[in-house]
Amino acid sequence: MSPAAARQRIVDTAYQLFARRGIRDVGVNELISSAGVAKATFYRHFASKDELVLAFLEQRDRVWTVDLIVADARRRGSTPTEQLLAIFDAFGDWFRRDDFEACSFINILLEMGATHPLGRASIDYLAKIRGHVKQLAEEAGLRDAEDFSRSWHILMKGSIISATEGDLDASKRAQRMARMLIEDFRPQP
Amino acid sequence: MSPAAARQRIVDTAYQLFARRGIRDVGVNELISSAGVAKATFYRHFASKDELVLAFLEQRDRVWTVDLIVADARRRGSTPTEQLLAIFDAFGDWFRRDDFEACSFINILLEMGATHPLGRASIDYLAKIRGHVKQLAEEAGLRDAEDFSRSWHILMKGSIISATEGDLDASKRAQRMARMLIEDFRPQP
DNA sequence: TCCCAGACAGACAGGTCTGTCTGCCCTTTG
DNA sequence: CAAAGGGCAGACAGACCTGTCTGTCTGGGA
Repeated sequence: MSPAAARQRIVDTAYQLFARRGIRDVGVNELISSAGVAKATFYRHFASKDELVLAFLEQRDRVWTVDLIVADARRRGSTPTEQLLAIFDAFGDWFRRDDFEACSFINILLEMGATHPLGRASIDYLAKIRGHVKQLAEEAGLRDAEDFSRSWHILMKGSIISATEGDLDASKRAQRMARMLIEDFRPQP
Repeated sequence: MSPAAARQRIVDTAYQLFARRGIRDVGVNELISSAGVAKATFYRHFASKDELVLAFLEQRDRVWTVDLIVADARRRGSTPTEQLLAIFDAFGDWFRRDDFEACSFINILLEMGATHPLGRASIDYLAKIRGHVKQLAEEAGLRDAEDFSRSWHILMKGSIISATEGDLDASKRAQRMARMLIEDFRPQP
């Protein structure tokens, strides 16, 4: 068994457990038991549980933000404006998955607090999400892309919380407001 | 010292600690120490920590939802439409308070999960907030007050998360979208 | 064949958590 | 005045947490 295999198994298991149940609810003992890894092996690869959480956040950014949402939205739409709106189509599918687990960056931000290192890291990854939106807004030729992306992000985060409460149509409501927001940010002649 | 005084001291202390730091981060020992109450006294008044959390949520609904937001918004505006929009003026002031602690209902929902009794209770209190919005929407003569309140709530929750990230102008962004939402829900002639 | 890095298993330390229980003191009431 | 009830302080049980450390086993290269 290769030395890198154990590490990857740890991160993959952490992804499953942390995304669904948060950080504090998952102990190191349960984690290594699920991963089939010895405790010494775990601490050979990670100095602490928090370092594993940082690795999880990075993986979450790759797997969820980039692959599941941004790339998917770009595939769905043929113009930048359509691609922006397609984010909420991707949300609609995501909300209905039986393993829907809300946004780990928001979860950890609220669970650990904005001043905790993990909370601050989550804030950084949320800013990365806004960066993707800003990029699309610029491609769509909207004005004030930074302002636009912050408003847009409010719709994304609010709809995720609503979906967590059980409103599976939150993506449609957000998309309707998103359409109005795009009109509002179209460059004036 | 009256028997009810100890109970109120416990709930008041819980409000301060739970609102700012969440549930799991505050232990019973710290709580009773802060309240100046014996552990036996605590467990005479509450069967468990979770029962105290339920009492906290109820107090949070009274103090925060009703007094700090809804009643304040009603005072600020003279028409139902103005009162709706004034919610985000109240949010603007609230976001800037040095003891800003986000929305406890969202925090606990995400911290405990939607299936946990405390998560379900939080969902109920979030629904009560939508009830206030729905009431104002009906007074304003908007159509589809239930749909409207769900969309409106997305703006409220999203802006709270953004404020937690540090965007103090999130209330203004949300208010701008809220204005468009009201126009969208005006009854068609 | 031998060696050794790295995996696994799990005991252990030191601290935390919730919740129970024993004392002691004060105040109120009969 | 005495009894009783409630408050305070804190020990304690049992479970859990993170992180350290001691062993044992296995597979690949010299």
